[in-house]
Amino acid sequence: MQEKVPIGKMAKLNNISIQTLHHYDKIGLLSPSYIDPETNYRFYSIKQCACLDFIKYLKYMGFTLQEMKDVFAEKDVDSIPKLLDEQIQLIDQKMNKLAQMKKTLKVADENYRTYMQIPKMGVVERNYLPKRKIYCYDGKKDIYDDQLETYEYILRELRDLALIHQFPTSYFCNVGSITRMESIKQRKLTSTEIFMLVDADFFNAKGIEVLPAHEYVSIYCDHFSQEEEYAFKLIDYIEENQFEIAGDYICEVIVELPCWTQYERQMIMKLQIPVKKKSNSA
Amino acid sequence: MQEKVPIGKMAKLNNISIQTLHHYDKIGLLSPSYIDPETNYRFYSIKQCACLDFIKYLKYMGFTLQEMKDVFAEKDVDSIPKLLDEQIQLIDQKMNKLAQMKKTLKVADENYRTYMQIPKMGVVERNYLPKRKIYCYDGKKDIYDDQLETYEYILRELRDLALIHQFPTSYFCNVGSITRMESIKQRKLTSTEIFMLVDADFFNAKGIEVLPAHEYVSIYCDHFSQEEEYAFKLIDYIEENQFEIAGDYICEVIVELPCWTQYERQMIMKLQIPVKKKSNSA
DNA sequence: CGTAAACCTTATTGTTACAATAGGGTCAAG
DNA sequence: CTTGACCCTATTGTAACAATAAGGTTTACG
Repeated sequence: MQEKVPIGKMAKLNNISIQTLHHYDKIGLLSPSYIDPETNYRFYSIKQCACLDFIKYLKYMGFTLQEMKDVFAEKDVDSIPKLLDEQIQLIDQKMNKLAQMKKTLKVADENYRTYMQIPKMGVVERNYLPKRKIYCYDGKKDIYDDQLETYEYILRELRDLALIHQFPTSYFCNVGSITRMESIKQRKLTSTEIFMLVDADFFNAKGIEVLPAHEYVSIYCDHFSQEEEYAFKLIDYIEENQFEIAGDYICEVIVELPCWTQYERQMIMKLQIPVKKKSNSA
Repeated sequence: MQEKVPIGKMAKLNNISIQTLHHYDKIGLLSPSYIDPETNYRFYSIKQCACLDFIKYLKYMGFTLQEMKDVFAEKDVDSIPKLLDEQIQLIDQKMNKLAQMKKTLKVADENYRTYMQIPKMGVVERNYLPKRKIYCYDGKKDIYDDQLETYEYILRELRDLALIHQFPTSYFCNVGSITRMESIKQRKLTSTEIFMLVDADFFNAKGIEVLPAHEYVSIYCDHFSQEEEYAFKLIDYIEENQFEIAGDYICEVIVELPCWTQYERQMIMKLQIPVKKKSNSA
């Protein structure tokens, strides 16, 4: 039952480290009540436990040491509820951010699973796809012109827009390009438009377009250089099987693979064309 | 449409700062594809946007730059789902922590409101108090012996126990001491026991005690030095009004005021004694 | 009384992901 | 040829300590 508690005991009593006490002393948050002038040994008063309790309490509520110093300096009890409110709001913000992060992680996880289950590349399939919503952006330049460069620039513009509109980051992976029906019917891969897939419940009048539920023929492709070849495979399939192109050609990025620094963007794309049975062949 | 993108343009294209690109270069996360050997000017390839996208994506999911470097170094796509899972767990932990913080803040806010509404000090009141649960700890030394010192030491022991049992931090403020009925009936304030109020739904067999719902006389007190005087006021009141002490005397800390560094613990206490009408006076 | 263990001191470095300087060289347009 | 826009490197600062290094002090024990 000492009056003067040396730093080690004080640390143990309060379940903190000696460094922490040193630190608090250095920044002037809590200094020992007595310092031996010869040895510079720090001695605390047992009453200072109350202060440490308060510091720990504030710390637990997420206040910084500097904010505590300010509180200590003000000595104004009435300013406290405002601080508490601000802190609660700050925490809410952080929680929202974490929730978004988690959502993004889950989407990434799903994407990975999708990637693992992707069927063979270059094999034509037929399937029914549900209604999807996209946010379209017209970059005014044909992304199939330059080798990738135009695409990169336009993609950047799309993402800038998405940032401005505060789309969730998880959308950023689900992009694609559209080649309008007129063009693809002439076996021409030309497109100035790229898009970002958005949730079905996502509302934003400008630029939002709907890809209706429909019967599609599709093919998976894992490199830009193959897109044209595979797209023609689709068209061949359509013609050989008495189908007819019923809408715009979509090149949807299913998974974007981690890019290993040096190399260019690598992704798995699902090329798709909505089809219907040829009306005059019936 | 340049092939070699200088750092300023690269920064603008990707909505990041030049410093960030400098930093990524320095730590070896992403280096420009070309550096002018004479001027040391950095030039990026437009393809490196893909890498920046990936970095931003990982960053948004809460990975550190070092972790990204590791991912880049491994080039192992299969290690990714594990990383994602770990990250999700990490985020869950953070969210739990934040939720606890928020709860603590709300309790603090309530405490402050309580403080603002506390009636006059030193005035005896009668009220009915509902059932409460407490976690009791016997420090084996009378906290009324030394001036505050014993209390501080025992309080520290109680909090250590609470830490071990992982009580929510918000409990740490709601403490108090008990003087058993036999003692208070002889007008003696002696107590070796202090407690922590816990939620009604809090279960933990050891040390948990119940303060039953009862009629109480109570008085508010804002300094240790007044406790005895006020406690005697309560007893006087009981005797003058034909009441009888019906249980243990409780000194409950209602609000612990922020402690301004130098001074000792300051708190508002509610002294309370359960009472009943004197049976032989009926 | 000597010594070793336990305790204390100050000072430095490291952590994260950059921002903000300072001080100086380079480039493009007029 | 100059001016403004751009680029470079290097240092410092941020938050809250942890981990060390190098050294002095105290205490317990034989």
